[in-house]
Amino acid sequence: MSEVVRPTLSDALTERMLELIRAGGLRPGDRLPSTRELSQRFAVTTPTLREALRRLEATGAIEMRHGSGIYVGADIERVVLPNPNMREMDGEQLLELLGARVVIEPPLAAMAAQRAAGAELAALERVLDEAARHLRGEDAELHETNMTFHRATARLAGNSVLHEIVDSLLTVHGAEQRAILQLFDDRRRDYEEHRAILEAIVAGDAAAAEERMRAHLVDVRTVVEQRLHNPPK
Amino acid sequence: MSEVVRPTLSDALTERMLELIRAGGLRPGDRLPSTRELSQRFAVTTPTLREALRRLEATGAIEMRHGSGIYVGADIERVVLPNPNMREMDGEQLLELLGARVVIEPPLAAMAAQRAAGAELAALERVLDEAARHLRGEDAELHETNMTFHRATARLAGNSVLHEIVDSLLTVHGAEQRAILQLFDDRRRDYEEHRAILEAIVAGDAAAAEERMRAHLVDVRTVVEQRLHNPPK
DNA sequence: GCCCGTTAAGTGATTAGATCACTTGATATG
DNA sequence: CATATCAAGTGATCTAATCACTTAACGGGC
Repeated sequence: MSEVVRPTLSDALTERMLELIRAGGLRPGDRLPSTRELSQRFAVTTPTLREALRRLEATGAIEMRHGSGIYVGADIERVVLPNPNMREMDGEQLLELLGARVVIEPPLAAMAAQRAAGAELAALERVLDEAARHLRGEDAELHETNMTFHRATARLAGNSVLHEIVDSLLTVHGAEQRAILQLFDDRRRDYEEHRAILEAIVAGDAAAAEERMRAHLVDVRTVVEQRLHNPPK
Repeated sequence: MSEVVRPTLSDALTERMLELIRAGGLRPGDRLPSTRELSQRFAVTTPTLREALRRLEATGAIEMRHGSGIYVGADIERVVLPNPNMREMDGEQLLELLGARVVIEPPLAAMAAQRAAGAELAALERVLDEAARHLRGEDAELHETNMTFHRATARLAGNSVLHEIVDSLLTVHGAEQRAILQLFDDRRRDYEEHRAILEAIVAGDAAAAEERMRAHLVDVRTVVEQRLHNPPK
């Protein structure tokens, strides 16, 4: 299964160029040699070189300007090349992800309770009604609706940056979603805890909303942790 | 100055393909048509198509396996294509970003205080010593060192997901960094507040660390907000 | 003297078809 | 039944030329 992918020519090229930029002490904004010169220096043809350049461009390492030149990107220091042999998310990472949510989401629930208005609250209620209908349905659908509740709550907090962060945390790989489903499928409790959070938000009780969201996520995390160490048959 | 870069053919291709993958309901792991077929369908030649594919690969949207095929990446949903014409961050966004940091970083300071060990604390001290040397030096260097302090603190919290989030929040485009510098250049206060936070972390006082980090970030945010509404001449 | 259109050199973008290298599943072999 | 072989399909690379854009120098016109 976990075959090691052999690095291709342009793979190596990408790494070599990134290394040379850094080792060469080039600063953001500096101009690189032309494509013709680079392809000669690295002894590859233009298309191959350009594939490597496109990767560096996509990761923010460089910027290619038609007719002008190739320039070192602003955040060259932080560029990380995607590794094709990246392992799937393991249990430890899953716990860290849930730990991150424990930190971030409770304050958002509090903020939502403070500023949520009528129409927005109604939308949140609809999400839970939808979840109620799925209580005896498909696992996948229920899980999706549950995630929607967390997304919607984060949005109500009114900070788009935080909303995007939560959104990305909830958008996990399909395999991990299934892992969560298998590890934590206590549908009724999940639903009821969401209800309790919503009630606090509707009541405008920021402290209660925060605490209930925290308790809820800690619950989830605890169950996942237990199942990981003592997996069901 | 802010010229609009005309989208190139492969630029448009990259977006079109990403759109088609998503609109087509393709899931992670699904296989895409071959390069030959794709180049015909989009009426471009192989090298051009491959440049677009390499960008999608570098952003994690797809995975290319030699001899096998092209597959939809695990986090296709999260993929964001770098936009060369990205508009500069405006004041409102800057405040939201600082607001997000107010929520996330204080708990991390508390976590750092609870689990930080000797060597890690020494490294954090060195960062502040470095900052002290820059107190009368270049603005840019001081700012960079200050950001390093926040990064390092986030790392000490021991949750890699949260660390990455803070890291990305601090990695703002050069233009915005300058904006912050101009809006908030009270070097001494910044430094002293960092010192106070570090002391709490070293003492293992989680509550104090959290509260000082929060006060510090609220300070920064308040100053930025005031300058935005009442800019210095 | 200064402004602005023109121009030419340099650079990235794209084209075309052929060939090489690798994976995978079917087939044959023991 | 397991293993080895093979062929079809696919990505990777090569080749060399042309097109499109940017930039800065140049020169005429005011």
